[in-house]
Amino acid sequence: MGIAERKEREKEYKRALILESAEKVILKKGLDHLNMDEVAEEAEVSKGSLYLYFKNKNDLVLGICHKASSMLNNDFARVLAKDIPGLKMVYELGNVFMNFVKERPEFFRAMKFLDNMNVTGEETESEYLNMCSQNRQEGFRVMVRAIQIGMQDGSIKTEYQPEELALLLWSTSHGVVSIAYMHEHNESFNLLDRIGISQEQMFQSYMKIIGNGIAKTDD
Amino acid sequence: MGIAERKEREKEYKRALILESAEKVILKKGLDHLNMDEVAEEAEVSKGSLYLYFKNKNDLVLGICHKASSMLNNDFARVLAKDIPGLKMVYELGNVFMNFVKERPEFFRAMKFLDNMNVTGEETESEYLNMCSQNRQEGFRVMVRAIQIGMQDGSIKTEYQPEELALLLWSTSHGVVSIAYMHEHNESFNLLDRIGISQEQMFQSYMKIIGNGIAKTDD
DNA sequence: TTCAAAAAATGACTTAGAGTCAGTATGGGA
DNA sequence: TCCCATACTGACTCTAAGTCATTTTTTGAA
Repeated sequence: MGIAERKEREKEYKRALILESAEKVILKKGLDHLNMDEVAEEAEVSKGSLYLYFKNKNDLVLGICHKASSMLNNDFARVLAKDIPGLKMVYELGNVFMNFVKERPEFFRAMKFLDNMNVTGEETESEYLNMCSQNRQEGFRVMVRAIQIGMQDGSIKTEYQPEELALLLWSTSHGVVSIAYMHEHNESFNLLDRIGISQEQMFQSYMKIIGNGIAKTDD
Repeated sequence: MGIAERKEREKEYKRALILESAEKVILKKGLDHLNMDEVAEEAEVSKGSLYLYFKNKNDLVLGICHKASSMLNNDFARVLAKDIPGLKMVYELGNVFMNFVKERPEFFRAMKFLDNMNVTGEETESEYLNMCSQNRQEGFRVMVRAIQIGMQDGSIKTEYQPEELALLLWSTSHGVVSIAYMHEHNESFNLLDRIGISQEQMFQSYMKIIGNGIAKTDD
């Protein structure tokens, strides 16, 4: 009785198709101008059908956010698989994050959407919301893992808890790449230009200061 | 011929009144559920009138954002006026920022609105947008100033450019307080709970690591 | 005080876009 | 071939932003 499974597969396939269409619309018009009618048209599907596959627009965007965080996590995983010192891994994770923001700004934006939405009290219930949280969790664990590796191989100080340190790197790097994103995509943000520091310089100094803060010094 | 000036004053007064009404609605319903009809009702003014004082809803929210950043800048200025070492000022600026987010979350949210909006290419033209940028700039200058003071009084390392350091503190602290905000106001964000680190602990470690990074060591 | 022109204010209307649902089409099983 | 369940449709409703022809108020000159 493979029918139920086939149906299930087809449903997943169509969901993916709709997500791809949404992606196209987003890349064409930007997340802010995403609208369901256009997604329906792009996916060659009726508007009503969208709502068979996604609870609402939020849910659809969370679908994109999930894709985005999965991509980022993939990149992260690749760093973790390398045979390099933990400290080096931390650097590379930072680079990967920064590149992600530069190469796939609309996906980063979708991830920010997750951060900004769902202020306590809304009806939540979204499959994708959980998957997104899951992915965030997973990305964070990678950071923790890299730090643990660094502590074991002696490249990172052991005076902090790995989770504590990971949390700081996580949150501060978020801040830094957000600024970089704004610098590129928000006309009204011109701080970097005014003080004459480039995005790259900013990121370099960040990495350097982080390095100073967490690297084990030979004593 | 004081009529023009009187009109101008009245106009400003009414604008302020509308902003206060918007504020009330926001505090009652949250920024996401702000709507123009309700603001009009609260301000005892017709909907059409709102658009005589604000170009559009965005502009109104930017008005709130401007108020928010002005309040924050005020708090900042008070720190700068103290007779304490620059390093201490930097700490206190951090505390002030964190408190602001905790005490006035909806205002912080309005400030984030500025960060997230206006992705390049929109019709910009808003008085308030410029004023908000201005305020951001000003807040940043306070940070630079505190660092310069610290460099002069010997409490902060002189190996970085003040602007460079200010930029890092600015961006990383943004990241950290954003996480704190999410922890409080975004149900789907449960990272802190999972790893068992409180907002306060996170902020303490952040301050500590910053301190280690920038404090001048007696050598 | 009167009145016409200018300025300010109004709220019914238009528009955009999310979300719904009664009705239609399709495909599997008897 | 027919029936039922499931998938799909698009015209419709609803909400909220934004507009504008009309009305009200204010101003200043006669």
